[in-house]
This record gives sequence, C-alpha cells and structure tokens, in this order.
Amino acid sequence: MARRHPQLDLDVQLCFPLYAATRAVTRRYAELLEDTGLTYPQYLTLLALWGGSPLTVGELGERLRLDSGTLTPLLKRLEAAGHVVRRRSVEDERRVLVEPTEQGWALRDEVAQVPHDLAGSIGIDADEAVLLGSLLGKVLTALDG
Amino acid sequence: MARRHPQLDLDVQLCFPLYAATRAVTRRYAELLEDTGLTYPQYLTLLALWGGSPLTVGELGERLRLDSGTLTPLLKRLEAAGHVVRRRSVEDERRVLVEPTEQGWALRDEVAQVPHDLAGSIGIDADEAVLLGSLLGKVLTALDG
DNA sequence: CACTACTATATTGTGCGCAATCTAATGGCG
DNA sequence: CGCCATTAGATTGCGCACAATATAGTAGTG
Repeated sequence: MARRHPQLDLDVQLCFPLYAATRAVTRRYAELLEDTGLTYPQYLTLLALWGGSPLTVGELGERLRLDSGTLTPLLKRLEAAGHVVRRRSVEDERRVLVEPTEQGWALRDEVAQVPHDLAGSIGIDADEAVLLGSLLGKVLTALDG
Repeated sequence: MARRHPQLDLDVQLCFPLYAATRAVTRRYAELLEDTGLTYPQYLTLLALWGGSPLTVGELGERLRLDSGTLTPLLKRLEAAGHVVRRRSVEDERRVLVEPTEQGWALRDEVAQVPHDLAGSIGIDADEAVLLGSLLGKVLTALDG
C-alpha cells in the first residue's frame, strides 16, 4: 500500500492517532467520571456552564461546537439526572436558558480531581501537553473558524 | 471557575481541543469522502484492509481499536455497498475473514487525493503534523497499551 | 468421549454527533 | 395589521462507539 499510495501514510501517521487517541482519552474520562454518572460530553457541558450561567442552547453549542441535535437530548438527560434546569427565556421565547441546579454546582467539587488524574494517565508531561493543545488549537481554528 | 478550580484548565487547554479538533477533522473527511459514500471509520477500515487482506474481524479491531459491536455492523454496511466480502474461515469457523472486493480495491484510487487535500486543510505544516502525530502516539500508547 | 474453559463474533441497549427537516417565535416592512 | 424572511430549538434518521451479554465453535482435561 505505502509503495503505490505513499500519501495514505499521513492518515496512518496523523489522522488515525488523532481518532484513536481521542477515543482512548474519552474512555479514560468514562472511568474517572463513573462515580458521578456523567459521560464525557456531559462533563464538558457542565464545565461550560460552571464557567458562566445561564447559557442558551445556542451559546453552549458555540462553545462546545455541538448542534441542537446533539445538545437537546444531552441536556434533557442532564435535567432528568437533576444536574441542570432548562427554561424558556421570557424576553425571547425561542431561547432556552440552561443552568446548573444546586446539585449541578456541587458536582464541581466531586470532579475536581479528574483533570489531575487524567494528566497522570496520558503519558506526556505538562510541556508536551501545552504543545499538543496548541497544535490542536491550530487545527481547530483552521477547520472550524 | 478558573480561580476556584484551576485544574479544570487542563480540560479546556487540552482535552476539549482534542475532542473538538477530532470532530472537525472527521467532518472534513466526510466532505472529502462524500463522492465515495464512505464514512471516516469505513475509510479507515478499508485503509487497514488495503494494507493486507484478508483480515479477521479481530485483527481489524486490533488495528483500529474497535470492538465487534462497532465493526460487525460497519462491515455489514461495507458489504452491502459492495466494497468488501465477509466469509467464515474454513479452519476455524469462529473467525470471519474480511477482504475488499474488486470494487473495494478500485476505491483506493478514488481516495488517493484525500490525504493530500486534508493536509492542506488542517492549518499546520508537515513538521508540525509529524510532531502532533508523535505526541498523539504517546498518548495512545499510554492509555491503550 | 464428556466436560469445561476459552475464544471469536454477533446482538442489544444507551449515548453521542450530525445532516436534514420541522415548529414556533421574532423582527422587519409595506 | 398582514406578510415574509430569519432565528432558536426540537425532531428524525443514520452511523458510529462501547459495555454487557449471548451464541457458537475450539481446545484442553480427565
């Protein structure tokens, strides 16, 4: 393959590791989050809400780069679990405001160790992590604006 | 948030970019693969098969780090599209051997430009791509063995 | 040979992701 | 006011991912 189609190496050298490493990291998060019952996307959603609430579904989607087709059911599950509340905006009834509940805020302390534990699992040091993050940031900017 | 829980920064600085950049790359692949009707995981599967066939479902899973719950339906769709054939091994009837069809081999030429086009989209140069790939490889090794 | 442990794949159920479409509310504009 | 384009979310449908379980074939043991 490599001989007749050497360009396919890029996929093997970069795109596959990107794909596989992301899934591996997500699986590690699943372990670390098991006690809370949160999935990794749910955790990221709460992270965004802890950073400033309430947010509309659209604002959450901008930060997480997810559309309503993903967020609506995810937020309903977070609501069913008692972690967030959703309510229609009074000024503009098209908008839905999302905000952690008391219980949702309390989760923040429960997951405080997660990033540290993850950092110890991923096999690279802090400097490499910064470098990796900045390279990924460039990719994200190039593809997603 | 950052003040009371500064460690959550790692998630913002590294884990979120990893998550978001991967999805952005996958979306770009979807555009590049549109003419073929392949999804990105299907493309990776064919890439593995082009590299040496036949492979059992288990061998494919090892290379792609996917389990049978993902691969079985994916391979059935590739088979339905006429790109691969699946057959039980004669020596060991537990195994299923997967192999591209004539049409599946022909796809290799159709996608020959995909990696090049992708490389031009991701906003980093070749050296950075190598670096990124090696960092991701370390993460993958640390988490997945 | 019968039993048992193991292995390979398939199935089921849940939760994303995302394109496409739908519904309802808003904001002009004549 | 009535009309229409726009916007915000929700819904639908499909394809992954993956845990848990089921099924069937193989191999080892007495």
